[in-house]
Amino acid sequence: MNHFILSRNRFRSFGKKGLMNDVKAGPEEEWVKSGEVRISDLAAELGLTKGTVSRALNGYEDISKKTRKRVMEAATKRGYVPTTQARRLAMGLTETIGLVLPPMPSQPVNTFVSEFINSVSAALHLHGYDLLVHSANSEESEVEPYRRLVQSRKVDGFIIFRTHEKDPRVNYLLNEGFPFVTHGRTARMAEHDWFDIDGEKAFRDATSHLIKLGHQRIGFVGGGKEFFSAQLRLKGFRTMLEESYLEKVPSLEQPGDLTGQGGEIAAQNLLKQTRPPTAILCANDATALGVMKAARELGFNIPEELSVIGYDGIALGAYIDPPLTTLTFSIEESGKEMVNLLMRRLKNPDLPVISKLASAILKLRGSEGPPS
Amino acid sequence: MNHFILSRNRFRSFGKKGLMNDVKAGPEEEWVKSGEVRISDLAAELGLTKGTVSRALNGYEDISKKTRKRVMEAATKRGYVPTTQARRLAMGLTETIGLVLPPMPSQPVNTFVSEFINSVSAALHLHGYDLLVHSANSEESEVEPYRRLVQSRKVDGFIIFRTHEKDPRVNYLLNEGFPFVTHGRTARMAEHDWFDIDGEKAFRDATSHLIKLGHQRIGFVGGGKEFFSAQLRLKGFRTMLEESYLEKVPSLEQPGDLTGQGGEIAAQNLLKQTRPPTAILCANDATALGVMKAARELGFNIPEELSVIGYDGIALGAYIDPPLTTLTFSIEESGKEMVNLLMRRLKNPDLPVISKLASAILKLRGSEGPPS
DNA sequence: AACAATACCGAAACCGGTTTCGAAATGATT
DNA sequence: AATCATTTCGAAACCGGTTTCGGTATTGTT
Repeated sequence: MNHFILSRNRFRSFGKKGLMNDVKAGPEEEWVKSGEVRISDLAAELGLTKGTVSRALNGYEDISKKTRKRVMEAATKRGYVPTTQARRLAMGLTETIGLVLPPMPSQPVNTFVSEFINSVSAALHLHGYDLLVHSANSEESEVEPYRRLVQSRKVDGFIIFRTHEKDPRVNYLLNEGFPFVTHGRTARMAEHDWFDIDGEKAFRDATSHLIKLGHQRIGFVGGGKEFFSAQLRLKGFRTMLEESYLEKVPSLEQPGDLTGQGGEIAAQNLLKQTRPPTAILCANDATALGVMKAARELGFNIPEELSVIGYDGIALGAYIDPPLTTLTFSIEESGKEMVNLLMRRLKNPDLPVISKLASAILKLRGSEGPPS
Repeated sequence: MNHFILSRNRFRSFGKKGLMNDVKAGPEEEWVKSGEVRISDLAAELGLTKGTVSRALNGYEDISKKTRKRVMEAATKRGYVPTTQARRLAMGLTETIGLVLPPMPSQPVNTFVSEFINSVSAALHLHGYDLLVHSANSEESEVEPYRRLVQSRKVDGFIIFRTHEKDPRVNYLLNEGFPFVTHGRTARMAEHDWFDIDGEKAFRDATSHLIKLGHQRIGFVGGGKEFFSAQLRLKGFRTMLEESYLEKVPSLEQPGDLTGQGGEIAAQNLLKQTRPPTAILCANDATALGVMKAARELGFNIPEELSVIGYDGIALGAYIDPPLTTLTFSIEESGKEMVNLLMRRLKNPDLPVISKLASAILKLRGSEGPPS
């Protein structure tokens, strides 16, 4: 039973002379810390080979019930837990999924990322997978982190979020034939699994809601043009205007950047116009908060003189005055669904591409109302 | 030279019947994707052994300059990247740090977690380490995830945050002799490395600021009693009251739970008193938002009739009305420092315990002013 | 009772690297 | 030219598992 000393000190003897005739170290069973038992220890203890022990533990059919039971009990008693690295090397997989954080905006406004990580991690865990979180270095190309993780074989697949229409990450991974799922669509969505919130429908709904309240002049503050989702939201807005036979006024569509500051600037551009909008739809909640701030400073009362609607459903929105009406969706569901898609893909890489579209719901909290 | 085919397809035959007599798949060298080169491939190509190649690549001194150059060039040309799992197994380390997400509050308002993960991950990356993020299952014991990660040898150390005074995670890891660093102090802080924000000083400062503005009756809404940091903030508050010879009014100290809802309830308890406070200090920003909401609903004007100060410095606090005055600190620095402490510990486990205390600064934004 | 079929396990290769030891080749010394 | 010190690399063990294959025991069949 000298393995303990061996493994604890990572002691090694090499060459032809190191015969290592350590005599047994005596009964020091109480020294056993958790996780210090190797499969060879178990095998020796049971008078079996490690191959047999391995098969017994992994449910192979060619092990007698009696032996299996003996092995199982010994494993439990000794607290044997296989060394992950060794198993993964032998099996040729990593059981790990990579998630690369996009460069953070200077003023992070959203709890999405942490909630998303939390739900993805939990879902992966149910499948025996780990989550490797990597941060993007803004100085290098966006695909670099992915390339490194693929080449060093640290992960079996990726979870990607905040997609661009032409997404280099997607291009790289598709080209590489490496499994992944995106949160959000891309120009090549027909070629990869994806999950998304139907932002187009969400903004149709929100626009429709405002129109029904009586609004005729509705402003829109978009997200960065690079995000596909932001474009779809704009599309939903435009579609509903058309369907309602409202004229499309270009000056009422302002670009934004998904931050509060962007919202402020956009709101100023909108509200200083000679005929300002009576309602503003924002690509996300952070933008909406910026819009509300600018509106306050310009003397617009919300919701009497200006309705504002955001998107994301951030919890903080419920605490401001007036509480922010927003489009909300389940981040937990997003994480779960994406993991399901990815696990399916890993199990069978040749399955046809599938996708799932979930819908956001309009959560009325009070920042919108009929125009005055 | 058949490694390619073997490794690419991970081809294996099973059972006694599955002879799988695929004939060699022909010369499909152009199929070689990046990362498909093994060290043995390189060795064969160069007419060396893999041991030699390994030493050449890792800068051993017993390799001639010429050979090293040859190896390096071949490695670059072929795009050789060592298989992480194999290297880690051989070296007996995982080069991975674990971070277990504490159960999330139902309504997260704080971007701390994502920012923290981002900075920790970036800092770890500089040291060649990966970040494994694990989510806590609220149904099991808090230490279970840690135990699993330790036993399966998936990580070399932990980053722990949101510490309790008596923290079972800390107890477990100390007992196990497993490396970790905490963000926040514990009852056993003398036995482990830690990084913390000086919340006591922060709240002394904030309290002092309010007193200087003329406030005599200052309320306090705490965090969960289980969080050590919340207790230290309370202590700072009390200390400054004492130093200023202000009477300590127990009813002005309300418990909270670091959520908006907790803040609402606490604020109601404070503001419905016959002599309500003229200022309320909150253990975090979420609480402060709840306090402000309740205050509005009870007809208190902020800051004229009630000053409110939070803690955390969430970015969105700048967008509400009035903007929330808060205590803020650098999350990025926190992450970096913690990684530094942990790396030091991993390199030399026997070094004495050290710690680092950073300070929060009072960011005046407008939710406080002189009492009316 | 002889023989075939089956159940069960040992032996060994393998995953892809790292590290130690020893020996051959080279260079320096006398 | 013989001897010794160095440089340089090959051979092989090792990390801790998984999986294939073949050989006994055991059981079943006729």
